[in-house]
Amino acid sequence: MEKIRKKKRNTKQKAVVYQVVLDSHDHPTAEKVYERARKELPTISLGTVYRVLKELVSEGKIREIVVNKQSHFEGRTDFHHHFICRECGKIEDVETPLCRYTCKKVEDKGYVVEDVEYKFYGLCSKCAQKLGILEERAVQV
Amino acid sequence: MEKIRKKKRNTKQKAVVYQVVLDSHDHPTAEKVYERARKELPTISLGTVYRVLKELVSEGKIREIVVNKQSHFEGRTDFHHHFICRECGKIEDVETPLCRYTCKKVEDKGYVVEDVEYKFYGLCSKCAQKLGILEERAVQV
DNA sequence: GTACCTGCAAAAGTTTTGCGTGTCT
DNA sequence: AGACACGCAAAACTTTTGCAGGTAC
Repeated sequence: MEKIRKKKRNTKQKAVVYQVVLDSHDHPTAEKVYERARKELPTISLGTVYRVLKELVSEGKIREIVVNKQSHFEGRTDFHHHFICRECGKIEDVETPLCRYTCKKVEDKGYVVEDVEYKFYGLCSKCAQKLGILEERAVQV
Repeated sequence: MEKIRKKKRNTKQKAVVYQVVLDSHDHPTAEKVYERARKELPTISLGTVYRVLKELVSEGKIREIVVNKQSHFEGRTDFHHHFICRECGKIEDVETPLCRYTCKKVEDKGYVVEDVEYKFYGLCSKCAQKLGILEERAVQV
């Protein structure tokens, strides 16, 4: 009783959305992808962008990151994590070791770990500097 | 120019919501907290539950975990992480080492790390067992 | 030709908010 | 008394979905 695999079609919409995500290095939301895709294909609809993004994610061609309950997308699919700046909202890639030790500890409980997601929150270097200056000023005043 | 700190009041609603979260060990959603709170205080509204939960989180008295773009709440506020079962949806606490090495690597980039969030996705022990059995059957048939 | 995909618009689901009233201090 | 909080309902926002027409293969 295997599920029948539907034959996927190649459409302009899919190609454009995929290319937009690959070309974007700022982890755009669906809305942002939509804006950018429209420059290439002005008739594309937001609904289609959502459908294509979901399809690309499930095919493993792109990755989804959820920040503030909103989906963001990226073309990188290798193992890495994210830092989110609480000041400017920017999402930046973070390279970390695989942390096998941590996963082991989880698996020792009988869990099957299929995916791991690390998120670091705080201030990016630019905002840290900016706020550092503000704090100094505040102290002086 | 310091912001005026509003004096917080003690109301029945706040006490009940807080107690519900403290007594719950299954990471309830706002809706679930609402259901449970109503048993104690039938006139409480969902809006108030949302407002109180947000306040408790910002006071650091409870913690918020976002899973599937939906907020869940817990009374534990010490350092720990979460495992989410893709099969039954259960959220379980996970004790992990502080992973200072990983944070250090992030801070080396000039970032100020204020909070860290690890999420592990996969199958809890119960579901892993259940699905293991199913797979065996499938193979036999 | 047919199955799949798209655009459009409506619906769904969670969370927030404005407003008038109630209540803590 | 006065500031703050509550209940109610509407609004806000992101994401999903149903449908009729269009398109890839």
